[in-house]
Amino acid sequence: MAKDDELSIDSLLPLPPATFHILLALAGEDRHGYGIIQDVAARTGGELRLSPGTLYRSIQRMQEQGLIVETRERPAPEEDDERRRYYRITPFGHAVARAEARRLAQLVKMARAKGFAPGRA
Amino acid sequence: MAKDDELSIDSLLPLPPATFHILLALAGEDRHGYGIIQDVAARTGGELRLSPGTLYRSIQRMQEQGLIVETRERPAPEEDDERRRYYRITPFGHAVARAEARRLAQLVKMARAKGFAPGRA
DNA sequence: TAAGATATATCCAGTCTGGATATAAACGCT
DNA sequence: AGCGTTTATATCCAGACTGGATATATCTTA
Repeated sequence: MAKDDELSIDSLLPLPPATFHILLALAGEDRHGYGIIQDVAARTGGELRLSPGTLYRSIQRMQEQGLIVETRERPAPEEDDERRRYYRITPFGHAVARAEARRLAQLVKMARAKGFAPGRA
Repeated sequence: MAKDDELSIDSLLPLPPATFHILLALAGEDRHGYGIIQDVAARTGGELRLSPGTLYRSIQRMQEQGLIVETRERPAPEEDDERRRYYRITPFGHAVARAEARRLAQLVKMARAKGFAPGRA
């Protein structure tokens, strides 16, 4: 997807689960593909293990949609690995993640109203 | 799916969005297919309009999985319509919906922790 | 009686997914 | 030095889920 033809936020919602998890993984810091898999697994207590197929195709799609970009910045050489490719969330990606979070929160609210009380977290 | 071979709750998670919405629609009362479409549209303020294809195939799958059953009970004849087929959520369907709600709540919690503050609902 | 809403059902193409497969470099251990 | 495991990226396949189109038929209302 070329610069300056961002899709509308709404047209991307609801986000595929893998896409939302990748955005969450990139929220705090840039990460490379394999690092995203590890972060998602850690955050979900090992429940969700992103498969390679899902991860790398999601990354490609998300770049085309303008949600993330590949960065040229690398960590210090002693903790780097040349094979890695690092990704960063874009402002647009941030906006989409916020919209999706809002949608999910409404869903939880509905579930609560219907008696499917979630873990009152 | 025959009686007494229910799948595990975890093997059904995450639920397809349409499935969760249908369970929400049936939480309070039995409804027929078209009534589910209307309820979902009303609850989401018109944002989510279940297509017929998604609805009726979801209903078939959910019956096979034991999440819902077709009921023989009908409303009073003067407010009934012979064409309708009514569905009711099962105890298993309830349990699955609770588990999915719990999963979604955790997702929202993660999003909040990452700064994608949802509508503090 | 004609139009539009109600109601169920199936088909098609497109999208998202896990799992398998492939390739290769880095790391740990003996 | 050699070997197995982990790290790392990438593609392919089959299966699942989806919207939209299509089909059929009944009910409601003007």
